[in-house]
Amino acid sequence: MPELPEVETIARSLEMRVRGDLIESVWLGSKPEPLKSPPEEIVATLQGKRIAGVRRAGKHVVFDLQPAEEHDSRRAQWIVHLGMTGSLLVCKPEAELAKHTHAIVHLGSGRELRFVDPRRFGRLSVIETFSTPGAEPLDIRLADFAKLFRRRKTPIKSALLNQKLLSGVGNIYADEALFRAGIRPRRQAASLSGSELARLRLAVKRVLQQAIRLGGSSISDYVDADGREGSFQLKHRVYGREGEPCLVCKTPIKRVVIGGRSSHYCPRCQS
DNA sequence: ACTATGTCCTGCGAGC
DNA sequence: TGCTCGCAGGACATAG
Repeated sequence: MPELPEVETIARSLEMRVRGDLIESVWLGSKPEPLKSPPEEIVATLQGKRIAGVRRAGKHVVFDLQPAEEHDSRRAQWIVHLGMTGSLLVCKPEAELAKHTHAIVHLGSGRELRFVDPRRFGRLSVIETFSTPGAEPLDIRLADFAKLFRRRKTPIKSALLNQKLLSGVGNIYADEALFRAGIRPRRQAASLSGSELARLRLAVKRVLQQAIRLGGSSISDYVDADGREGSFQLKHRVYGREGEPCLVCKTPIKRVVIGGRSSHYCPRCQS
């Protein structure tokens, strides 16, 4: 479900709610798909640790863990990727257990942190120090941004979704950024001019920043860890608007499939 | 090394 | 009402 702005929103609300809390015990469900690290390793790494902080890296939620006692155990990170339908909820123990709950972290404060994911595309793992393969789209400089797409024959839409190039851009924000930059999603990445690359970088950055300010896009059922919905879906100019008039020129928005992902654009405004 | 395609899952709404 | 179909915010393995 979530792209960079949604993950940022979730990480911020988790930071507010569980930073400093102690992980007393961990329950993991029986489905193997959600676990990227061995279950024993996840349990052993989390149990007894204090949550020193929660932040976002690409589309991942990163929990910084520190030993609660000084002796033997080391710092570590708990990494949660939410896939398409994953969510992290902070709730009271008596709260009804949602279907497809795959992990429950029992906190020292008496509350629970639950990982729920119907489609099981999400992943839990533990690692010493996490890093994303791709660059952060909010920080990248123009020269580095341009370098990502050099000699790439793939459509620019697919390149934007490639997490090894940029970490965090997903299907909604790729379409929205390309519209705002006036670039067709099917254009070969390597064919973009210097000014198009500059426009695209700014469009990606601005659309992500605006979406973060609005708490992300709530389509169907997305909510943050406090159960709040985002409102950026009201600002979508092309995503999910197939056949509706372009907000700039009234031309009907087109939907095509690129790299197996539905892609929305205005045939008049995007060249 | 890069690129296109299929696959992993469940749930929802549209159309009949 | 109930069925089938297509589609969904992601990422990986695989084959060329």
